[in-house]
Amino acid sequence: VERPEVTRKVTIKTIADDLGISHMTVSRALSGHANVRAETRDAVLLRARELGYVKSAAASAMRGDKTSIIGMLLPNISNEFYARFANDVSIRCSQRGLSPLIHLTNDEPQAEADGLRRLQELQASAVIMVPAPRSSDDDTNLGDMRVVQLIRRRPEARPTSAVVIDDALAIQDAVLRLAASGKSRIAYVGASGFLSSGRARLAAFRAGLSAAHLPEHPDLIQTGPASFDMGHDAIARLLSTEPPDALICGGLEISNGALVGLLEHNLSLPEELAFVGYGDPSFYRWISGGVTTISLPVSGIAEDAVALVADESPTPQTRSRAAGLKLRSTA
Amino acid sequence: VERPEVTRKVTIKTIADDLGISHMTVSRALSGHANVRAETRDAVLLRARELGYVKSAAASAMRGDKTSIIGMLLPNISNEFYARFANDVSIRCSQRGLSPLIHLTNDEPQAEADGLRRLQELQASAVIMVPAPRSSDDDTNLGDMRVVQLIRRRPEARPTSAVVIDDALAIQDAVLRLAASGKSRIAYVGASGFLSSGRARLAAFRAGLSAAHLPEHPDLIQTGPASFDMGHDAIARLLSTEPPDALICGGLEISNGALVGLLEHNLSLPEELAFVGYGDPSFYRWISGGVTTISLPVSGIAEDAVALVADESPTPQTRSRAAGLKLRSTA
DNA sequence: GTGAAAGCGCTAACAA
DNA sequence: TTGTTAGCGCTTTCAC
Repeated sequence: VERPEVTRKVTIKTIADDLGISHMTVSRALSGHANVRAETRDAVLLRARELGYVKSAAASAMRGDKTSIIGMLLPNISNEFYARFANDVSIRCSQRGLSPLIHLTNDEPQAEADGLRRLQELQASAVIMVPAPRSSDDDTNLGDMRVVQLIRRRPEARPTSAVVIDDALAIQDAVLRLAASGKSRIAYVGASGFLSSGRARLAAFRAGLSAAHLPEHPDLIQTGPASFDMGHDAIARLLSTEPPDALICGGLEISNGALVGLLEHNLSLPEELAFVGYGDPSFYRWISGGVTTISLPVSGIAEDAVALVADESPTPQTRSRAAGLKLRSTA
Repeated sequence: VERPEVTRKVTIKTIADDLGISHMTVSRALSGHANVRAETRDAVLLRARELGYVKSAAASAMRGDKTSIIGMLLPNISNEFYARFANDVSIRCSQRGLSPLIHLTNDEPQAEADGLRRLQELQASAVIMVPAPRSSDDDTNLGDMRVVQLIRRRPEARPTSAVVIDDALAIQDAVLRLAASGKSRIAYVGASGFLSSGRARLAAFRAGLSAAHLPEHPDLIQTGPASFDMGHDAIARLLSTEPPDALICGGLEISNGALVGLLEHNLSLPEELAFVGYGDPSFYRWISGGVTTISLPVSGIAEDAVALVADESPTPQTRSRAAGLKLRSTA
């Protein structure tokens, strides 16, 4: 196999000229069209390989073909949940010949709008996105991109596909188990009602309380921004007065923050306080003998997201994946 | 602001026709060219915004302009080190108007080759890659993509830029500190010599031993694949005979595996065994009162990588970032 | 079975 | 200041 030197870019014309035929024949040969003499086709294929021909995606895109680009708009990928999601999506995209483009939003509407715009410039064929809490006023023109919303949903002009996590049952289950084991002062630390997902989780917690015939202690319910610090600080607040005997978290970062706060206070789990985290980063298995948590079906969510992205049907679909209560030793 | 209905794609011609001018004038106006009457320019800009015009990256690419696409070829992004790296790179790319495209290789040459090929199709302007251990025979044609190799380097036909981690000093430092605190049976668990990075770390460990005037115990040096399981199993092997009094890890996943193995054996760190991990995932801070570890300058590496990618100079450069010994309580 | 022409969206180069 | 032409790489359509 020869190697062209600092040559110009190899196109079908290069090959055509090289072989003394029309570039059209080369095109047909390369795209496996029927009407090409086997002999010609083989010569083309061979020469293409020799010259290191690579088809130009730009040219295809300009002709109107869908690109292989799939946008992934996520708040971040340092959080293990999103990292694993992006990891899974990437693998599945590769298998389907799709190319995932990452754009981090940090949950900011402006960053989201920027990302969407860039994806349109690149003619991305679809975007998988966790919608930022509040959209910029002028809801971005999505062009003809297929959209799959993740986790949260935004009421949209045009309906889009979505993959949501159904964690209500798992949360209620957690409350009921805690209650069954004799806990009566069950606290909740989660995201504020600002996010739809935050509202839903709190509602599930309350439903669990009521199903367990437990009274609601307003001071045991802490909500705020979905951040590590919020969870961390909430612990201090919770422990400053009459402390709870159990705690359920309703947010990824919040859960980490709360857990660390508890560790810092040297509380022994579950003796002094039963703990149920949210999300299942790998280290939960190794901390405090294993942290009981509401585990999210990352892989299934990624599977659904990519399936919806690759789906050809024009009608938006919604898929739901159930979270589970992963029992370990802290509750 | 009006909103076009199910209209055709908006191009400069759409705007031109709409305004009764030439599409060339529109082009000039939109790209801020000088020779346009202010009045005309404003009209164009306004109409473009109204119609939701988005410039076609495909058309630009076809004209030979560099695309905004930057490839990121990484083994995975579920490992926190790579996840944080990808996170940082993404942010920095956004700031510079670049679009990072992810392709996971799982350290497999074939996956790497596939990724590179796809990036060429898309005319990516550059690629940041952790080279897979062994290249496929036909070293892939990189076209005119700028290449930045990460962590590992592969001897290449054409030299490329690179960002490497200099962890030798940190590793030697770890050995010396351990020795100074009275440890004499210091074990090492790391990647096999298959990877250049593996070889370098082991060499650094040995250099440390020799600098500390400590003999080398071959049975205390465990090398193998850079996996969680390897680290985990190495612990079992190490503890089965005369155990070490200290352990230094030489790999991200290996370190996690070893740490978990130690935890499972209920060894109290550092009393029964001093532990120095490799890499600094967030939970190291919270496990066993804080895990002493060789911390990698993720953010700096990302900074360098993006700087090299955006660098216009034609001569490849190598940047080195020093790892540090993060002292916490396990050593 | 093969080729010539046209056009996707854009801009450099030239013309007016 | 504005317009016309041509061409980037590819495939569809229509000729041969």
